[in-house]
Amino acid sequence: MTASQSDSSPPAYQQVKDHILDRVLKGDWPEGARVPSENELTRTLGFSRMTVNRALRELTAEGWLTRTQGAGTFVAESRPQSAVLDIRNIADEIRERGHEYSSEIYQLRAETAGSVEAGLLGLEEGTEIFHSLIVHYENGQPVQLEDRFVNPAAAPDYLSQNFRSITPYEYLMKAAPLSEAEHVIQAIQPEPETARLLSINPQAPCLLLKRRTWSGGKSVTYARLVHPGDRFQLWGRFSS
Amino acid sequence: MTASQSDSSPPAYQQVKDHILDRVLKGDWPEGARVPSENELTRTLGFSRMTVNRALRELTAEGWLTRTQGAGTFVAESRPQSAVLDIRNIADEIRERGHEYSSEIYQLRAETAGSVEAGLLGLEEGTEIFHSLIVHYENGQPVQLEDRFVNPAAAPDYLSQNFRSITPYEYLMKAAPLSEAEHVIQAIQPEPETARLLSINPQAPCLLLKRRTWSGGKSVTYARLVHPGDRFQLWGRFSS
DNA sequence: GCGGTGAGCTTGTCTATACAAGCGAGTGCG
DNA sequence: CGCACTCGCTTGTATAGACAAGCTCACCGC
Repeated sequence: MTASQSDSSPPAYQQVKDHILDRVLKGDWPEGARVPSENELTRTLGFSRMTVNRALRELTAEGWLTRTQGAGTFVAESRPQSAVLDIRNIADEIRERGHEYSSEIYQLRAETAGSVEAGLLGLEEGTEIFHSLIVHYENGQPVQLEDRFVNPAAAPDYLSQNFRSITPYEYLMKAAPLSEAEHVIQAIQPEPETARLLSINPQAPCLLLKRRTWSGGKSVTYARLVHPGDRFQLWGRFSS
Repeated sequence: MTASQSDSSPPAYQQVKDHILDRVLKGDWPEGARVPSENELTRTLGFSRMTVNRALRELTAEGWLTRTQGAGTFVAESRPQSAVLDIRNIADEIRERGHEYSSEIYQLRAETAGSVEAGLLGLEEGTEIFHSLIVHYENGQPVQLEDRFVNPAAAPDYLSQNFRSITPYEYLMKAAPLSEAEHVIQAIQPEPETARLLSINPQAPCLLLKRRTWSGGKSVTYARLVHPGDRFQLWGRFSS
């Protein structure tokens, strides 16, 4: 049981963490499943119990596991919670939850900017602007309507992307790395058309997230993201 | 060096954490100041080095300290607070807009914690917990219902505050400086009682902001903030 | 059948010891 | 003077052993 690590492998507790987290993310151990006990992991992995304990303790602090003295260690219940208020990719989030992601593209074209969109993106009215309308699905259920305007100067190839394999978010982050962002969050009653696209009751409250982003002082995109209130929540945590 | 803790005092590593954090919060050790070394604390406090190490490691993870191998442990420089959805005082916001702020206190008392509140604050079910219910008005119109639970250990004088002249937010920030916060944002249809207190139609969508905060690893408060959808929006901007 | 009880598991903590790795000051050599 | 090296301090990690505290379940007595 002597593991004198003079090599350059990551520390033992980190290896244990990686090992456990791997299984959790892969879904080998579903939510609520029991994680092997410390003694079992000690035997299996060949590290001391204190090392295993540290790994499990840290994973618990990070929200992946729950532990109760006397009973055991378990995979934490799904954080239905979604995006921190930092900007993330909805496709990644859905896949991270182990769910199936899909999308439907309703519109993807160039338009002439109206005064509202032009103002929001800091462009002249009447200039060309890209516009996309996409619905994102989690396990076949719509979770987000993404109505997005893009500044052609910042992302000239926007229209020629294949948004079945890459989300607008992914492409834009690559084309124009984020340097600044603005969010406005509201609760709204959806427009009839929006309600239809999200397959929800027009009475149902929705979360509207309006987001503008800039890259190096140049405006990139303005997006209206509408989420069904009962199927979505925003989540954020930070330390100061 | 035998410290067999059969009493009910908090665990040794927690005592060490409290001791250090106390000095940091009190300002005995200003930002950047050197914290005594593990060996020194081991001698001073009478706990083993591993216990001291755990305390320092956790305080570092929580952002209070910085450590560099070979050099020492130092009080962390205070980081500017995350601009995204940063926590602000609704009274200040309203006054900044040049509007008149007022509030109505519907409840302010000690209760025994139910399982939900206890769980959210990390307390035992059945322990005492403070509960306040306040409606905030902008120019006489309700803009926020604040339903708040407070950990008495973090803010023992909560109930004796005069919340006509100081908001719960202001008092809590003074009593237990913010070190961590969690937000969950949802769109909901208000409960009838909520709708009544906010003078809105029960059909109207509302923005629900659930916020939990911690100070030095100790939970401080859990608040449910309900805003009428048509009279309120959250706003955040940040650079990266 | 039912209730209490204890054995055996679990996690939670603490200690003493050990070695590795990194920083910095001082020393000595060229 | 300048450079390299070493020594003493720091943090970082790992281990074995110990005990405390809490949950579960099988067993026993009624």
